[in-house]
Amino acid sequence: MAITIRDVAEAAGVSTATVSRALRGLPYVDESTRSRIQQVAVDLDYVISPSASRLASGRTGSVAVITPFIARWFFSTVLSGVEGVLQAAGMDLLLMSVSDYLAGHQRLPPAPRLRRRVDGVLVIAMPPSDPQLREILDLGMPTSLIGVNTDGVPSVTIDDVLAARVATQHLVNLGHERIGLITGSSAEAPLTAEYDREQGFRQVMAENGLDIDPSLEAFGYFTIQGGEQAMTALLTQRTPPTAVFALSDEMAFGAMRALRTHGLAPGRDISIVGIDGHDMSEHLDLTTVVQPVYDLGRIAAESLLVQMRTLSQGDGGDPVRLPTQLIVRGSTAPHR
Amino acid sequence: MAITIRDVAEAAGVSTATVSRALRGLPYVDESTRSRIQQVAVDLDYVISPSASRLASGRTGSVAVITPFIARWFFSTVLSGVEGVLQAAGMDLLLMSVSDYLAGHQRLPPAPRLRRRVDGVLVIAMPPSDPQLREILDLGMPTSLIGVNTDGVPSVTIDDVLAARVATQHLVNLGHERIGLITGSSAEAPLTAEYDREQGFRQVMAENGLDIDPSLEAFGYFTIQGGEQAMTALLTQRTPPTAVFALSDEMAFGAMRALRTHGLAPGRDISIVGIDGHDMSEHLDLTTVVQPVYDLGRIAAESLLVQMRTLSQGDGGDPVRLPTQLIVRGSTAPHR
DNA sequence: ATGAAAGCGCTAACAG
DNA sequence: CTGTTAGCGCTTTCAT
Repeated sequence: MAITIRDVAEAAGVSTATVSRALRGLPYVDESTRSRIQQVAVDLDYVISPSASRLASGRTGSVAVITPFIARWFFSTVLSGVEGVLQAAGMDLLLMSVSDYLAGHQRLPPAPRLRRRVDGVLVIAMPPSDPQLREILDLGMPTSLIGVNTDGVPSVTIDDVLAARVATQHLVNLGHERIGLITGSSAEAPLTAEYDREQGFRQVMAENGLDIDPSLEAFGYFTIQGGEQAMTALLTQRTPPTAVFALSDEMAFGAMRALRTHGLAPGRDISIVGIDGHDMSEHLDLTTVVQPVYDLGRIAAESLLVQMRTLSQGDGGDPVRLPTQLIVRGSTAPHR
Repeated sequence: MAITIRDVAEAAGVSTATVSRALRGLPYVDESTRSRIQQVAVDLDYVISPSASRLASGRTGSVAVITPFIARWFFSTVLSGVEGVLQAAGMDLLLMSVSDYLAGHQRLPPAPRLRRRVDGVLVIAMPPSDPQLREILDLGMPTSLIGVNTDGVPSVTIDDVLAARVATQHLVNLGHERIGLITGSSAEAPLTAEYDREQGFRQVMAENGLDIDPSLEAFGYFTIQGGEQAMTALLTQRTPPTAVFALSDEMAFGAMRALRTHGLAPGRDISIVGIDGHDMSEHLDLTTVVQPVYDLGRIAAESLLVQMRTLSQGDGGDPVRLPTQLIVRGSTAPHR
């Protein structure tokens, strides 16, 4: 069979305990002993058995990432930020997707799959009220949320209210008054991001004495197609908006497409602004409020590692808010 | 501490061996005994310790996915297909990204991180000649490749030669003769996909008696930006092409953008065709050869599971080839 | 159909 | 600084 720690111990003429210490870099090992052991381990091509190590130590050296989507831009970008940090820390990354609260496909709930299997959990953009999220938090293990905010749980987000305010104010500054909103879903359990962005929009509209016409709001479900349908709906109003704020870039892409389908040009005829800084936004010339998505993942992972060292749940410090930035492109222009 | 199998055994009045069998659905357990044990396990909120189970059984119940990128469309889409299958099979999915052979950032090589840690490996689009790939294959564990082809290793791909032929023939059929090519990289270790697509292109050009002008080939590095630069280079030729085949949709997107920058319209002035069926291709009205990316991941994962049951490396049957389909959109039009 | 018992390979006190 | 000694919690023959 495979080489075990005992083989190394015998070959090096020491006990398994010493090998264990030496190879893990623990103190109280003579440096000459350590280097001899390391050499033997290499010569024998020894690889530690994670299962045995985990069983004996009680630590799994693994972190789970829970996400409602894998293939969507925001989620895969966050994931990539997370992965870099965990890999550098020598942690295994277990990827688990969960059915989002809208999708039907039944999947096993994540919480049971986490117990005794990982030392910490990273959750991407699950609605705070989602029972699956509650179950995960009730596990009592180090956890960090990405893109959403819940009291008492460490999280990394942007200031969604502010981001929406900036986007909306940009439209107002351009002279627009009839401003439409493409929001996410009609579900009762919205993301905090969604809720906050709507708030920011309403705040700025109110502050500028602008009416919010309910017929100028449509659901885009955070997808391109949804955004397209939403924009189409807005265009068929008696008086269409002169500008539209989409809560995400992907919905904004759809909105732009709907415009083109109707012979209209984004910017020239109707202004569109989004939030995200999606890879394609530059390419599509979309004005947007950029959020540092990769960093969201990176920093959440780092904060989780800190929690795990501290062995304490919830002790990840205050919620982290990363800055955003408005990038003005061709999809927005002064009201004529 | 946590509930162990012994607690369950005592509470159910049986031995731990019986509990183990009962809970794993093994035969030779009286059904009444089994259901009693299951009930007790639920009542006690028992969760098996994966570490202990793995140590005792020698199986890890985990599969690693090795990928050069996480956040790019093709890779995250494959990953999502893989994840669904593995989750349904109760396997843990370990995500590991590797530096692609171009990128500089040093990461630990994947092979050592795999040993004793997973029962099988899925590798996405790593060049067959990449030494890291060789090391993984030398591990001798069940492995399945996605998007590339190597002798003797199970793989799931499309027929890249054919896909390229179809794309090229489409341009030829439209009357184009000066056809440009945006290829991937200049590296010595190309993907089989890249090589095959180039072959398909050259075949069709030759079959139709068309010259391949070396000045009408440019590198796009499989990125949007690269595609944009490549197209820009082609446009500055003395006689630009009337149509361009990009080896991937993302490069085609970049090419379309370059056209617009130069006041040209895709389709009307210069035809562009890609390969992928990227999410955004419909939105951007790009003619493309669609490949079933999600299924690539799904089927590779299923094939790996079969291999793992058979306990045999390489016995994943013949390479699987999934069908592709040309979708004609506005980015290609007859030569004028 | 069920139980007894021997590990799986490592870690972590506790001695020394 | 190093060794001894118990386990960690399960699986798996081998009996019965």
